[in-house]
Amino acid sequence: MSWTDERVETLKRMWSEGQSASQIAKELGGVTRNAVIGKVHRLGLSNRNGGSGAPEKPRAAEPEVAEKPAAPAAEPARTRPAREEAAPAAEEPAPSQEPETVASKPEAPAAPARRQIIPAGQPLPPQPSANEISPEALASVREIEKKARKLTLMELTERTCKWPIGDPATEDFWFCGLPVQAGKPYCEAHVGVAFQPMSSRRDRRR
DNA sequence: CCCTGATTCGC
DNA sequence: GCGAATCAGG
Repeated sequence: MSWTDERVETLKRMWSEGQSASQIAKELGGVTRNAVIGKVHRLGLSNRNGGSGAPEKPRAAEPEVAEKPAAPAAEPARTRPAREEAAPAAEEPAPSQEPETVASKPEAPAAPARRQIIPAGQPLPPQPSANEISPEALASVREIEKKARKLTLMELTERTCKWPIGDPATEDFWFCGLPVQAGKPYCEAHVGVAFQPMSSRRDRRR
């Protein structure tokens, strides 16, 4: 496969949409994610941001080791450039107090006018209130959550249950992580509470 | 172990 | 220019 204009276009589009290299490779077909990443770099769009205020690479104390002109020309010179990279410190800008409002408006705290791309990620799975789930499903869930693998966000895969358990604002937060039901994002128990027949969802008016 | 992107370097 | 191998990390 070669990088036709059309394929490059698809690559650009998906990359800008925040798709991962492997997803793009899968979509294109005939290429690996390495190929995609390589192409992305050659195209010069490795930075997914639109050029924010401080993408500067602080060339820290990196003594430029020049080649020795008089070096014995016998060795292959497996040079190791040592890509030490100082962390840009783009971490959390000091979480303010009151973590209870989780699902509310983001209310951008810092960065007055930048941030072009807003991936927003996947929407959170539904968290039905207790009075909406069937007793059986509820019991099943409570049972299953004792066995939860307690995975962190990064440990989730396509085959792990993505049901959140606990309060995201505290340490008591993890994802179920049990094997998912085929095709579903959750394990069997959580599928039971996530996907309910309309008939059992008649809500009580408040 | 699953995954992510980054980099190098022979082709 | 291309991308496998490798690296570095969540």
